[in-house]
Amino acid sequence: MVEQAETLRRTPLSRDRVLHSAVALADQAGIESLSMRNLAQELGVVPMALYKHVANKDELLDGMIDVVVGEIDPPLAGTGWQPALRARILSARQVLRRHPWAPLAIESRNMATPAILAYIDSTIEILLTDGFSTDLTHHVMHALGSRVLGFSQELFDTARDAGRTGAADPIPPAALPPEVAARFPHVAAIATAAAHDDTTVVGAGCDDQFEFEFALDLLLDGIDRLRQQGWTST
Amino acid sequence: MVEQAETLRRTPLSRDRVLHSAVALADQAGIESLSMRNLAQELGVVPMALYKHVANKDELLDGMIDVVVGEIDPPLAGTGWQPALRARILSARQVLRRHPWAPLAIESRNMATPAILAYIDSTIEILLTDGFSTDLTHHVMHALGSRVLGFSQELFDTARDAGRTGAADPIPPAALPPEVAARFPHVAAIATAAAHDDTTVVGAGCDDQFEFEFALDLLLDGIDRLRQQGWTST
DNA sequence: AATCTAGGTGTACGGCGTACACCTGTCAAG
DNA sequence: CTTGACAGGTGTACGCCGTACACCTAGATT
Repeated sequence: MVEQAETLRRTPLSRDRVLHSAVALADQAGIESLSMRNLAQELGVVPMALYKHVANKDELLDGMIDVVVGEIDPPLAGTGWQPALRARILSARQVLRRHPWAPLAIESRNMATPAILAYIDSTIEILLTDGFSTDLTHHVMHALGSRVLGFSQELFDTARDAGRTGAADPIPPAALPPEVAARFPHVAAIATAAAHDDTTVVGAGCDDQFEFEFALDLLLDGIDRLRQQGWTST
Repeated sequence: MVEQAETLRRTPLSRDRVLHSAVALADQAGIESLSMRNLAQELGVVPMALYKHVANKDELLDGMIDVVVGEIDPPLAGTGWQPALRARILSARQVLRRHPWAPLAIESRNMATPAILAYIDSTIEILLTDGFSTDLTHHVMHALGSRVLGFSQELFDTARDAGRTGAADPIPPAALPPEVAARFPHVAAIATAAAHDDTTVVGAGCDDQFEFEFALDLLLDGIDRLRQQGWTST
């Protein structure tokens, strides 16, 4: 009976189970507490067991990224490039908001995983099939940069430390303390201007989603203008 | 004589020396080999000595970021907002190209250091003093995102692993291997189109600086258009 | 029945950040 | 001239990390 319990104590572990557990752990506890040891414990297994399914921690991270990128919706068909691209990027953004650790993980792994390449490939396809030149498409991809994956690195990123200590954190986004407001008057001007909107608390008065779409549309409009004037070379 | 050698063996260490040594080490050997132990060795000192000058490694990183941000040129005076902003951002970019580890470090430290706040403050000032509303300024800062600090996170970042193994690395940027070109035809189309420019080797045919300025100007032009049409609300 | 093998285990190593007790040279106050 | 405080460098030790490597074991294959 001990043998039975040991024998069928778990669905037997697999690369997929490892990857999804890792994603869940990073979502809940923050990426900085994702260690091979913690992950193994979560799975009721000894740390070295993981190495039968992923080569090492870097490959684990790559796998986690692929899981996340795989959650992004496929492109819309039958619309123009602009709605299709816009919808796709906003879908990517929604996905990444569920996995706040992902942007940093993606950026730090400095080469594209197959899933990211596939995502980029199908994104490029949106443009090419709507008549963009390869040159313009290339520049457009650079212009969008990481926004194409749903994130822009905000200098004040509130989402990054989601998870971690649980919801008990008593600190609201900390409407800048008076001494910094004094030293940096223009930052303060912007912050307080944003704060007296209708949003909940004083410090948080900045609608991330709105800002993201604002910047995205600014780019998309500029791109459309280039295209309509038959963009050629520099 | 041993005593003398020991007594004046080094300029006596200071927060500044620690910080600048750390930056130099990260520049040369890559951020991943910047450990308290390595840094101490570089300075001819025992690891714990560093803690008399920086509270811990996180604070060390913050200090390094401040060193880097401090290298960015101050804003141009007497020009319009657009040349001033453009020049500043390109200066920031130049600085960050000397310190390839910095973008990731900045992004991972999720809160602004005083130097970054000062930089942002004076950048906002450029816009406000040229008549931008606080609202538009706010959105503009979000639209620029990290580009305001001179970097956009490219999905294929070649600059990130500068330093590290020295210049002995025999691998050129690896003009995508045929099997990935087959699986991702649109990526391949873009890449090969870029490759037959006049640039050195086949794989590297993508001018980062041009792409950065292209995207930057796309944004700046869009912003200018908003401003000239007296941008009000959503 | 013998063997192979996929997959979980246990031990151990070197590196990391850093807490904490300690020493030592300098310099000001008595 | 002594004394004692203190700034700053030292040494040891702890707990965490990733992971190499040898081992075991249950089921499938021959």
